[in-house]
Amino acid sequence: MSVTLKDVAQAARVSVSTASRALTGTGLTSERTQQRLVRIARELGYRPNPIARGLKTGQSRLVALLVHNLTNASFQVMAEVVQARLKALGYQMLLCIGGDDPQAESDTLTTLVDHRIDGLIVVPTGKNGAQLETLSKDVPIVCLVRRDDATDLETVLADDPQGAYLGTRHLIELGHKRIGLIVGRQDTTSGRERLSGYVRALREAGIARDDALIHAGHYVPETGATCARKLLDLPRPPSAIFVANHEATLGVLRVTAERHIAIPGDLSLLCYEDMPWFEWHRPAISIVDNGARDLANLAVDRLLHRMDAKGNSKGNGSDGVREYRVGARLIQRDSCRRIDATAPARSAKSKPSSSKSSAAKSAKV
Amino acid sequence: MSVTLKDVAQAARVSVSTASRALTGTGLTSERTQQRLVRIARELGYRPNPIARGLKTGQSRLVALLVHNLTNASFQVMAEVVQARLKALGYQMLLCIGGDDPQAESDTLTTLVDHRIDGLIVVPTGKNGAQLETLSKDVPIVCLVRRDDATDLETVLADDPQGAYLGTRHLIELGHKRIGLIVGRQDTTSGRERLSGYVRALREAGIARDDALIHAGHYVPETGATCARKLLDLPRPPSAIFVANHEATLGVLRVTAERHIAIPGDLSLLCYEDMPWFEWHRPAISIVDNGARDLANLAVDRLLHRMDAKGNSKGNGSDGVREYRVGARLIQRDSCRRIDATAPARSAKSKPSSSKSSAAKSAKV
DNA sequence: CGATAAACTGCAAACGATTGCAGAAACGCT
DNA sequence: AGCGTTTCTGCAATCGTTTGCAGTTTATCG
Repeated sequence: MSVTLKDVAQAARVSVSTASRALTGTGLTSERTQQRLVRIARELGYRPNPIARGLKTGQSRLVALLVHNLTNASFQVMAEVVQARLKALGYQMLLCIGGDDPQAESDTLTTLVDHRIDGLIVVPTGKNGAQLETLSKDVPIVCLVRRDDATDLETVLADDPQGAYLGTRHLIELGHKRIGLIVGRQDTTSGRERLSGYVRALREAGIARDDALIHAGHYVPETGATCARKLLDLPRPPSAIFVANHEATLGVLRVTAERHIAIPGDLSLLCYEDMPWFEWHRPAISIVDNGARDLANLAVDRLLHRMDAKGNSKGNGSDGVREYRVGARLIQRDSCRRIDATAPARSAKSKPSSSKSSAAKSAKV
Repeated sequence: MSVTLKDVAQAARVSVSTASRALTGTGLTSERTQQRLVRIARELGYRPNPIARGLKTGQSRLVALLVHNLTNASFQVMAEVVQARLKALGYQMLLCIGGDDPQAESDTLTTLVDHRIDGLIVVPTGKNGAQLETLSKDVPIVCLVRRDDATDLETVLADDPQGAYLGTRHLIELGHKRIGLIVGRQDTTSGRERLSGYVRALREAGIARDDALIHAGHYVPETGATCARKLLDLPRPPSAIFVANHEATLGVLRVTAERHIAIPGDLSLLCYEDMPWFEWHRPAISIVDNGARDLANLAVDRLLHRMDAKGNSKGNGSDGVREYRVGARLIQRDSCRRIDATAPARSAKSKPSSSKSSAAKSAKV
């Protein structure tokens, strides 16, 4: 069907081995034959068969990315980044969607190693630690966004404590004292970490923590709506809400719209993680950017490093670092306003600077 | 490293060939040995090596999906659908992102066939017709969402003329006479088709076409904003806008928010294609659903059909149909209101029924 | 019980590359 | 010219499967 190495060799009147060596550049050929073969190969339109090569070398030029879904904006940009980076290096990306389901994750993992992937970037569910640990003996693995506590795998994480801290502090600096928090479930690392950042900012500012202002729940719009209602129904409702759980933002916005609560006039709103439409929304929504792009890039860097190390069989490529944290940053848009420390003003509108603050990156832990 | 067929055969004291036949179920083994081998294979944790198998059989159990990006909500759901369907059949999905760039598309296509993919679903840029045509001799291909006019490839399309017609008619039925249209560039099929649907609905209702109400542009928010401004600045602005270009919706919403134009009070708004947040937006945005899910499913059906036909070498699997159209449907939410035929009322609010209308599916052309 | 057909099984050759080893050619040197 | 190096080249094995062919067992029947 297609041109094989044999064809090239025949056309050049050399043996397949010579052809192979000339084309892969495994230096043991004379300059002349080398060039001649390259030319002939091009003329014939020879393309090496990765499958055959893979059988012999045990590599596939395939790298897998396993995420939970594609509706999450962060995963989208990660997928795009990973794909672009890998492609430039001649790898193909196998994108798998696990739906945050341990069973699906486990199944996918086995098929992936069956296919002899050369590397894996995974957002772990956290329930297949043992399996991941085993696989990591065969193929380089980097965890992304979530840590699987049952493993020692190298992990690239967002700096959630810092992000939440940054966001909360921002609101405090704007004069807010009662800041509602809608956060992820407390049995997830990110949920806990974001809460801790919030708490720290409060503490530093000498503001007492009020548990009535803190609500945790799943990463879905419904949660946002429910929590927002609870917060707004409080005898002393918050002057700002920090939605540290980005799918929940939708729910919050709906409730504020229903109740005709003006943002940022009546309520300041700050969200975690960006969505493409946030900056088009009126008011444009200020966010804490978790740095999805940076996360993906770093994960790829680390994976390549490990793959490289494996190829040269110099250790497992671990540089002794288990965990990388990618700094979050605040992007101020128009949904938070400065409030008067004394009276709950209603008309003044803050003049937002939409400058993007600089990124603090990759602090090792 | 891992358990091979040889290991299994040895453990069972049979030859590799017998083992192979027993495990692949190529019937020529006795019931007894068959079961024995299956058992032993399981005990040993044998997993066939798809690479080795692929080398021999020329198949890879890999199916590629090539889309433009992942920020487009339709592509997201398509990717998810395709992945889910394929996985259930034991295929892995190779997701490629071409960015609507002909060069990238071309490169990707060659690497994909290098990898001996078993099938391909592609949203073509339209510039690599010849290449696609050639490839289709080797691997089953189905085009999705866009048609590449330089080819004869089987194509699964949204029924854009019908969708636009449906949407426009809906607005007309609500009493609108001046309906603004923001549509895609007229050098794309979808752009043209949507315009034609709009025009037809107008014609049927006996409403004269007014070109001042029709604006075309790229699929980006900026376009939406610019066009919306032009429409609203008209001496006799429209009472409804149909945004037949879903990224543009963001821009339109921004402009209406800036100008404090109430939806649907002052202006009815209808969009093409869904976004996850549309139903959470206040007002929830009515849409014409292009049926991304159905499109993806149908594309997979057709691809499988062709792959199957190829496997059994009964023709190319073409059923004589070149083009499939997946019906669009209207999803009414809260962004369109009935207006009084006589006066441009301002306070009355329509009582929206959020019932989802039934789907009209898959009309052959 | 023996012949014949049917049902299994094993040998060995693929698939398309890579690679260790040994033989051949080219080169420099005395 | 002869010898030792060095540089190229080719043979053949290998990766883990599948599969045509031939050989072997088992079953069936007269």
